[in-house]
Amino acid sequence: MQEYGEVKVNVDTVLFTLKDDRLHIALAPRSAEFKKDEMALVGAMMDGNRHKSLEDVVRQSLKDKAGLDKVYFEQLQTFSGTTSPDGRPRDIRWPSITVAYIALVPVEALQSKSAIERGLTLLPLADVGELPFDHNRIVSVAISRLRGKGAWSTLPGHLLKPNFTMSELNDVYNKVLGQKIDKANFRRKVLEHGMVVSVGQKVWREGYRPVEHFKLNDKVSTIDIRL
Amino acid sequence: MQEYGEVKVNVDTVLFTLKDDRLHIALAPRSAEFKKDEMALVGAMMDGNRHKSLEDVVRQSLKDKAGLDKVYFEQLQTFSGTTSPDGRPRDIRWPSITVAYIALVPVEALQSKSAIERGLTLLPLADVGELPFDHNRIVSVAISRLRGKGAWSTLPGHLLKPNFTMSELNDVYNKVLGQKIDKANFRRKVLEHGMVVSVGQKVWREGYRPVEHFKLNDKVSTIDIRL
DNA sequence: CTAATAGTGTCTTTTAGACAATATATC
DNA sequence: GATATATTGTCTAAAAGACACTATTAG
Repeated sequence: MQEYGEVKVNVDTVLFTLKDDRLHIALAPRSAEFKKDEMALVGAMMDGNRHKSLEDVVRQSLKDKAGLDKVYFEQLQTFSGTTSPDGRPRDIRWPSITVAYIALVPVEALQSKSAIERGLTLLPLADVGELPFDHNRIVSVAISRLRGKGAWSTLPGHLLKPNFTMSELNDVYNKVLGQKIDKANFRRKVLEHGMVVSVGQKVWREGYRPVEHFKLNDKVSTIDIRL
Repeated sequence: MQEYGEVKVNVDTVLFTLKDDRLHIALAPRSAEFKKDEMALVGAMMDGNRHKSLEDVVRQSLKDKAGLDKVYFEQLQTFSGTTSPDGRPRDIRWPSITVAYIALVPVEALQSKSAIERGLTLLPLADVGELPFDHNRIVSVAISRLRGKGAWSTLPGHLLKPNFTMSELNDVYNKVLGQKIDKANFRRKVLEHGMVVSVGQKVWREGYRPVEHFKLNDKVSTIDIRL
């Protein structure tokens, strides 16, 4: 049997949030020696001694680099090879693959003291410059997934805090998809398909008619309609 | 810095074909010492010395275990953890992750002498029994993907040899989805969305009207309609 | 009353799906 | 002509989308 060559397993998360009415992604300074302090996706190398699963790595790196605790995330895609399709080199140090994740949080979660102390930075999509390794490629795949319409998903809903109004949810979809969806049609479809459930309380605000509050129905992750 | 624990990278491919009007998957006897000769998904461990990318591993294992050469495949999902959601243990030897792929081939490709000599076996979905590791879980995710309707994909088309008639393509979709799609509507949608392109020749067969032949349009991988 | 947002009703247009009709070949 | 498959046409039902209308609060 020939000598077996180790392959390192990286885990990188594209952390999205909605701020000032625009999508942003969060970047953290690298902690490893190589390219230390360069701004990059939140990530870590998987360690067989410490991590039981890939999700463990995601949770740990979100905790360590962004001070986050209970975050919604899902697997995006796994990347490999020496160069990315966009021509950028991946990790030149050793053979490796990268399992990428998408995470979504309300912006408040990223404004904690711990997040700021760690140097976490929010950038509007348009302002994300050149990132190390194949991170630009990963970001672009993540954006496509987030905007992927074919089947709607509850994904954008995770950018809101748990209790939201229909208008707020509508707004998030408008921002993420970059197009206005009629409020009447939006409400009907979202309710018909059980994407959200009422939290059973009206809320009064200054000056206006009270609103019903909703939360995501975690039993439904995609609804088979298009916009 | 603590001791870093190596994580092995497996690559497994769910190899689909259509035989006797039913979907089958191909299993190969394991070549590694552990669980040697048990029937399992076509796969291999990624070796940093030999493989530049995950796709290299897929191609190499399809070649070595099924005698296949130019096969359509795409990434499915990456699995990790000590136990699968179905309760079955994953690899107990060492920390590992598995990057799973789906491949689709016309059945003729699997009836080569080399494939048979290597012990490659075709099983109808219903007859796939208990597989080693988390392979049953991987198979079930693969089937969901293949049947995933929301947006149509060209996926099932790869079960056919390059030049096919509209009826043959229609048939494959019927078999894969398990439901009859009206031939008139099928033809229209597939053509309107450019999923296939005419290969520009009519073909005569015994006794009947000649047929136009088509091939998949590799620029189109999903068309945004539902059935 | 007005202002402002919440929520409903209804019409139009598009698309899916069923199914009938016609076309082109062999025998 | 009969038979078999290929291809097109048309109608119906369902869904998407536009937009006007009503409702409920504060002031």
